Formats: sequence, structure tokens, C-alpha cells
Amino acid sequence: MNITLPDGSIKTFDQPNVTARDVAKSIGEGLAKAALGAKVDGQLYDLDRPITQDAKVAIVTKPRLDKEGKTKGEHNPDALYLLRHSCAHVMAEAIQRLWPEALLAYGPPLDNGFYYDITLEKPISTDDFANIEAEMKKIVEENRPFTRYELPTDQGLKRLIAEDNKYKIDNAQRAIAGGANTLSWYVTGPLPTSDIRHQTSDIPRWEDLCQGPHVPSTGEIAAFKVMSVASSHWHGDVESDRFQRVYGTAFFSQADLDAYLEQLEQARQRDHRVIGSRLGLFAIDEMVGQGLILWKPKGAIIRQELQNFITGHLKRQGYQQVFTPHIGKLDLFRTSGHFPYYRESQYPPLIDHDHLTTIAKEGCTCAELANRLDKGEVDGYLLKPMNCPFHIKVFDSEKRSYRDMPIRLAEFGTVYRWEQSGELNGMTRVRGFTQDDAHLFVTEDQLDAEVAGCLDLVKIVFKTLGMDDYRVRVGLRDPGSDKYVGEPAQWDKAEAACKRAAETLGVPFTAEPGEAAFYGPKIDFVVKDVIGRSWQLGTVQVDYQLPNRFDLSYVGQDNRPHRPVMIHRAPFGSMERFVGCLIEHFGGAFPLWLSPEQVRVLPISDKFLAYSNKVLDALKQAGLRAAADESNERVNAKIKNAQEEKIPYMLVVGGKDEAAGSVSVRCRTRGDLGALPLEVFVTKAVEEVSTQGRATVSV
RNA sequence: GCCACCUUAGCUCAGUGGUAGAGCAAUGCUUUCGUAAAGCAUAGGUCGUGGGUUCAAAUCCCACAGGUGGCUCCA
Repeated sequence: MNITLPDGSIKTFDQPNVTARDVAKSIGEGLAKAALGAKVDGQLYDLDRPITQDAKVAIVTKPRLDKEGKTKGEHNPDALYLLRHSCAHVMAEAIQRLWPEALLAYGPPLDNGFYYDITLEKPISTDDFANIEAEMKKIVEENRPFTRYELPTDQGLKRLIAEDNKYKIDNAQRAIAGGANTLSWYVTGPLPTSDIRHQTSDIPRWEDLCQGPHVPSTGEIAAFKVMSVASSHWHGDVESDRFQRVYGTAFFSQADLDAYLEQLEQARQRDHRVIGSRLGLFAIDEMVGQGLILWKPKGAIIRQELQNFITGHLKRQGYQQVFTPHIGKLDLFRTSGHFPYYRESQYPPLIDHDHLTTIAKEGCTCAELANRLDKGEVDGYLLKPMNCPFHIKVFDSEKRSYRDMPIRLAEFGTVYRWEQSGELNGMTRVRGFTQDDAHLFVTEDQLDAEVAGCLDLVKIVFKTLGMDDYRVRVGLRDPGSDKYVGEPAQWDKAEAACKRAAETLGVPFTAEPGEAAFYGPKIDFVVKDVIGRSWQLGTVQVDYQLPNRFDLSYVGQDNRPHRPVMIHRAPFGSMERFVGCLIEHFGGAFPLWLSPEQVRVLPISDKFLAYSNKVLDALKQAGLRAAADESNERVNAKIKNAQEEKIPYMLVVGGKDEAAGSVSVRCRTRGDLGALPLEVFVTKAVEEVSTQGRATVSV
């Protein structure tokens, strides 16, 4: 048998079944010792699983550790995958030792750890973690091998049915449906044998239906931690059985685990909710309501600057600004489809006084009221969940000619959605938010160019702010779902347009069925927050449906009515979510043009307050956002405060500066830059603001 | 909405049945200072809300509200 190694060299083995361990040994004893498994033709294998045909094999090894015990260089994702998958087994075994009635469902590795879904009457609480970890420690110290064995599918299923774990039976049936010829188990311990004389009952043993692969032995799991517990559902179906999902993580060394935990702690300090409150950017007040953001003055500056920035681009690209109300009649949203399709995620309708009194006198119950609202027998107003119906009505308010097209209507439109309470998150998932929204009414011919223009705008936003760590998702309809409006043929056209546009984008994208809006497919820009959660920011959506539903038309060159196509787009997405992500992106240290306070003057004592005021006036005259720290602190303390508040430039002023008409510039990132004539600093700072980023102040 | 956990001064937190604490911030006074924390003093609380148990509750129990992490959802 020929095994091709990563360097291209070929090793020939005589025996029919070679294992990765054999391959590793043939290369060197050291490699064999460090080996955990292998990539065989791209698929991860156990170290001792037979390789039955010629294959490309790369040995997966445990990492080398530096003198602090940390992994040298990058973590190897394959090695961590094996380790964490194995640790999930160890944790499941530990949980079953503590609660033998626990029923196991599914326990995969994740990017940063693993989880196991179990059913267990007793709620597992954070207080139980230490006990679980103690049992896990024992299992690791027992250093038992992970041993794979396989059964033909019929035999295997029979076993599972006898064991009466419907989740494992389901897993097996899915594997079989996916083409598996055998079912595999992993025993933590030696293989069970039918020969009773060889049973070594004093050696603990535990097994789990699992496709593997695993590290050779529990002893490889050098460091682990049970992180959290949450509820989850079987196949993600809320109607189905509920599991307790226990999360954990594992590393090849305690130092790696410690570093990871430290990194989590640092991420927590970057969290926009922490920074937002520390820097006084925004607040959420429970008396105002969950998920409703109060933009404090400093946060409002950031938002306003971003709005000004995008508005400048809109003017250049031929957009027209409009303003529309926050509420509209239910009929508007019945026509658009929002009310029937997404009723449960909207605030309930507002009904006028007289009407409410009348139906109350009739003894109308809440259920009846809801029913009548559905049927359209009772009218009311809806707090708008989207701006599009209003922009459609602006378009429809006059006769349109092909000569007018495309018509691009923009508004910073505030919308309200009844997000589930458990979903709310700081500024990134809220119930009231302002979209930097626009709707483009275009002819078929204009569609591609206009979508491209929208994508350009999104790219400009991300580039200007240095946010290059995003992914692009083309959200398509889920063919199996009935939540979409319109004809499949038009969906096909719209999806094709999105794909064409995505291909010209110049960045990789993924097509994801089921991620479309109810009226059309979309191209989304998705970024991750400090905790690793993904948030959709910019979005561009192609819509053939709403123009139909509102019977929109323009007069073509042929003097006949034609249906426009709509593009919905929001380069930021929502101001709330975008600023939330931006706070984390910059860690609160905004570039000069966005900083709420751009310059702080620090007089070294109150003898220099007069000069400090003169400097402050000059800064304000130049349009810079500046303040002076007139407190009774020493300059060191003033600097510390300003640094912690992430003020980009500090101007230390004392006797020398007063005499020379200069300021001693300290930069937030570059430290003391020395003295500059006041007017030179002002000019440079103003220039830096106008360039939206690059630091131009230097001495 | 579901599960677990959390809620004590503006912020970060200590306090597990017996008189509510610390650091930072705030305020006042002293100090007048040159690149990441001067000193002293003062003030600040119905311990999320409402019920219950107890001679006694921040502490134990119940409900509710808000928050955190997941799940589900996300036009």
C-alpha cells in the first residue's frame, strides 16, 4: 500500500491495513509519540484506525510547548478538534457517573471548545461544575484509550433500540440515511470482549455511539474546563425535547487554557456594553423599556458623524432624502405583507380611542380583537417594522417616467420590532433601531448597476473604518418554507441578480438558503463581536414582490406602464448595531473624526488656566471637539484620565508653552510628541479629521 | 419565549441568619505640580421589586422585573 506524505514522498507498506501510528513510526519515534491522529485524504482519522487503501496521509500531532507551557505558534485546529471531541466524551462520562440516568444525545467539538446535549431531570447548575470537573479529572488520570469498534448498521441499530436511547437511534438513522455502511462506537477503555475470561471488570469502561475520531487516550487531555450550561432543543426544534447543553473547553496545556480564559476576560473588557457605559456613549433604562437605546451626547456624536459621512456619499450617488412617519395604518402593512407574515415580531397595533371604546362596549375579548384585526374588520396603526412601505408610497405619490429612473429614496428611518426578550443584546440586538435605509426603484436594465452601486457603498463604509474582518452571505430562499411571498420565477430572477452582484464583489461569499427576507434575496455583510457572535450589518436586497403588491409602475419609452424592481439597502444596517460593533472594533478608541472628544487641554497647574482657555478657544474655533481639564489634579493624573477616556490628543500646556505660544502634544497611541505651535497643531488636527483616519499630526 | 446563573453606593466588588463594607468615582480643603493615579476629610444604601418563613433576612422560600450566557428567532 502506498501512503503519500505531505512533502510528496511515498511510503510503501506491505501489510493490508496500515494505521496512522504505523506511518508515524516509520518516519520517526518522536513523531509517533506526538501523534494524535491523521488527516487521511482530507478526513480526520484515529491514530489506530486502519487505512484500507492508498491515501494521502498527514499526521496530526500534539503541539510543542514553549518554556511557559504554551503552545508554540498557532493552535492546530485538527489537533484541538480531536482533543475537544474526546473531552466531550470524558465530560459525558463524568456526568453519567454523577447522574447515571442522564441520557446522551449529541456532543460535538466547536471552534473554541465543545458541548454535550443531555437530558436529565436534575437541572445542572454552575455549582455542579466543580464536581463534573473532578470526575473528568479522574477519567483523564485513568489515561484510558479511546477504542473504536464498528457494527453493521442492522446489528448496530438493534443494539441502540435495545438501549432505548431515541436520540442515539435518531443519530444512527441519520448516519445510515447519509450512506453509512457501519455504525461506530468509541469505548473509553479497553474493547469489550465476548470472552468472559478476558473481561477485566476492574478497568472502568464507557462507550458512546460516535463517528469519531478521537485522541488515542484520555490522558492527552491536559487542561479542560466546564464553561456553562444552557438549554437547547432536539434538532433545534422548539416543539421537540429539551436538552441541557453543557459547554466546556479543552487544551493541550494548562497555560493554553489560562491564556484562553485571560483572552475571554480581555474580550469582556472590549465588550461594547462595558465600554459604552464606561465612556458614557449610551444607556438602556428598564423604565424606558428593554432593547430601547438612549444615545447619550457622546454616543450621539459618533452616530451623527457616521450619518454625515454616509450622507455625503448619498449625495454623490444621486440619492434623495425623505422623511416618513413612525406609524402607519395596518392596511399599509397588510398590503406589504409585514403584518400577516411577521405579526408576532411586531409591537401590537395601536387602535384609536373611539374604536376601542365601541368594541369594548360590545364586550369584545382580546382574542376576538386579534381575530378581527387579522380579518381587517378592525383597523389600527402599526409602529413600523420597516421603512419600505412608506418609501413605496413616496414613489407612488406621483406619476413616474422611465426618464426619472432610478429613483433612490434615503432616510435614517427608525423602526420597531418585538424581538424575543432572550435575544436582546446591548446595542446589537434591540427593539427600536434606526436604519440608514434607502429604497431604489429601478428598471430591469438598471438592476445590476444599481446593486453594484449599493455594494460599493457598503465596501466604502467597511474600508473607511478599517473593518476588513467580515464575511459576505448571499441569503436565498429556503425552498421548503412557505414564509416567502411571490412567484418562484421572480425569486429566481432576484436570486440570480444577487449572485451576479456577489461575484463581482471581489471578496469570497457563501450562498445560504433560508437566509432571504420574506420578499426577496439579499447580500449581507456579517461581522463577529468580541465574544464571537455574528451580526449582520450592511445589507442589499433585491425585491420583485413589493412593487407587485403595491402595483407600482412607471411609464416606459413605449408609453406603457412597467413594473419597477426595488432594491432595499442599508450600508450600516442599523445605527445601533453598527455603532455597537464599531465600539468593539476600536475598543472604544475611535479615530479622530469619530471621537466624541477629540482634544483635551491639560494645564499643568491653574496658573495656566488663561492660556489653556486661549488654546481651547482656538481648537473650538477650528471646529474641533475639545475640552480642558481644569481640575486640581497633577498632570500625570490628567493624562491618565484622558488616556482612559480614549481622547486622541492631549495638549499639555504650561509656562514654556505659554511663552512660546505652543502646545505639548501627547497622542493617545504614540505618547509624547513634543511641542508644536498652536496653529500648526490645529491645522494638522483639522486635516486628520477630514481624512477620516490617518494620523497626520506629527512634530 | 425556553434553561441556568446574576442583581448590594455612580462603577467594580466583599459580605451565607444577628448594628451594611472596601477600592475607584463624587464633593470640600490643602497642594500649584511638565507626560498613565498628590494628601487629608466628607458625603453617598428601603441590599432590583413585592410577598412569605423567622425573635431576627442582603443572606432562606415564592412570584415578578431587569441583566448575562446559550437555545430558538432575526422582514
